[in-house]
Amino acid sequence: MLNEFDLFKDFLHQQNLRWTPQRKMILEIFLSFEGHVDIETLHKKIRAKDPSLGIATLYRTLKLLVDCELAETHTFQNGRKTYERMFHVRHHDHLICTHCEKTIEFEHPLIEKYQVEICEAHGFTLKSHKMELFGICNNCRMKNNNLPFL
Amino acid sequence: MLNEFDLFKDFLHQQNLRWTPQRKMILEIFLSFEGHVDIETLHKKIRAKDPSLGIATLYRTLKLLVDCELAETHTFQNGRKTYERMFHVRHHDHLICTHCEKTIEFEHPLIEKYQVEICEAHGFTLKSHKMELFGICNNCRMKNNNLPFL
DNA sequence: TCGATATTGATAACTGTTATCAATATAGTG
DNA sequence: CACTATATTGATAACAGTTATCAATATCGA
Repeated sequence: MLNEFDLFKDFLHQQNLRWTPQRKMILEIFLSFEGHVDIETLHKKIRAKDPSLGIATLYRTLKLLVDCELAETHTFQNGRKTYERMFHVRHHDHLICTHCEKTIEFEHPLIEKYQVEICEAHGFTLKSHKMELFGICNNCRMKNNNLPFL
Repeated sequence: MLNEFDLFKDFLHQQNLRWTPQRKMILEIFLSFEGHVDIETLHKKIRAKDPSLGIATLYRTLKLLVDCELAETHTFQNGRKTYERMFHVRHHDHLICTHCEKTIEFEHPLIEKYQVEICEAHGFTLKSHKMELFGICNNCRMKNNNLPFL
């Protein structure tokens, strides 16, 4: 059964790149997060384990993880880049509370179907998509039901 | 009939801010673009008219236009920020060719309906959304029908 | 006209990311 | 196992886009 480490090793080998302790560690820590992680969070956790690992190596390795499709980047509304685990994980979209930044993942088969139809109608071949719904979650609405902007 | 200039003037007045020739000019040039503009493009066109207008003023004014909801920012996949006219313009989503970056705007009422349903199911109040479909357009597929990555 | 204060342009500072480079590690070969 | 070509590393400089600072100036209500 192929796992992320084997896949990454194979990818590196194919590209004539090398399997290093730094790359192993970054992949380990990346996988230890369930949903999305930003670089700062990753860097903190990595420094706790090995303070000598340079930030440049982190950026370089994340780019490799995206190249081999173990990870995917998202740029959220606030402009911060996050990385999301992509192997053995179904595609999903995001429901984001703009107040507390709580994020819920969902998927909707009919929406996906219409997306394909729209692409066909415009002569596009659909490769991927990103859908983000922005709103206010239950919790924030309860706590702040008197605030004018909610 | 309310127009963008009146709306911006009112907004400034409300906030105890001032209506200046620079702000007027930036709004004019911003409105002269149909779809999305990035700051660099705006800055070029502005410099052609008035080379003395500083880049900081452009950033500051764009932020004001977003505040008063005349404009909206999008961060596309490449990370560049663009601004889109939002007043008297219907909401729409984007179909983007990842090869030539050609962008088509569309809307789909059923998708919008399902988005609302998804939010309700999760206890969210939907405020806005962003959907981007990435693919290869007809033109690029024709021109490059032998390229492996298309 | 006057004056409080918002605005401006120039530029320094800042943030997130990438390029550079010399020292080092990897992995295939003999 | 040793050797060697070359990929990788960490430190840091460089970079791009954006924001803060500040003294000079413009706005606008009184």
